[in-house]
Amino acid sequence: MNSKPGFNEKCYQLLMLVPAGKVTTYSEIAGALNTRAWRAVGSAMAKNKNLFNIPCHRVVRSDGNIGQYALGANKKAELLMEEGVDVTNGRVQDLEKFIHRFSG
DNA sequence: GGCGTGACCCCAT
DNA sequence: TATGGGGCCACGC
Repeated sequence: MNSKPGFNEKCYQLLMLVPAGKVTTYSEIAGALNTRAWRAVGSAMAKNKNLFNIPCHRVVRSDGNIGQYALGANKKAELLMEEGVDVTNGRVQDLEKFIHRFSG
């Protein structure tokens, strides 16, 4: 059964732990995995085939920028606003207020 | 086995 | 505040 839990799979699992109305950062996911591969995290999302099973649109950058999205950053901002996150000009205003941490 | 790429992050100017 | 440059990890060919 579940063969080889790859690095990307772990990212998906953590991402599914993020509730609606909240967002997380690539660094947070990598940090939760005890690694510095935020690069690989982004790559995993880009290759993610569970787009309908995983809310990859809830992942934003540490700078507050929403970053990229399979359907386009614009669509990502729309979804985030639908979730209740304050997004303006494609950027999260109160990131610390909507950020979600896996530790704690 | 090794190389290049990427939905990035941090620092200095 | 904005811009430029360097560095990091995992995956695919």
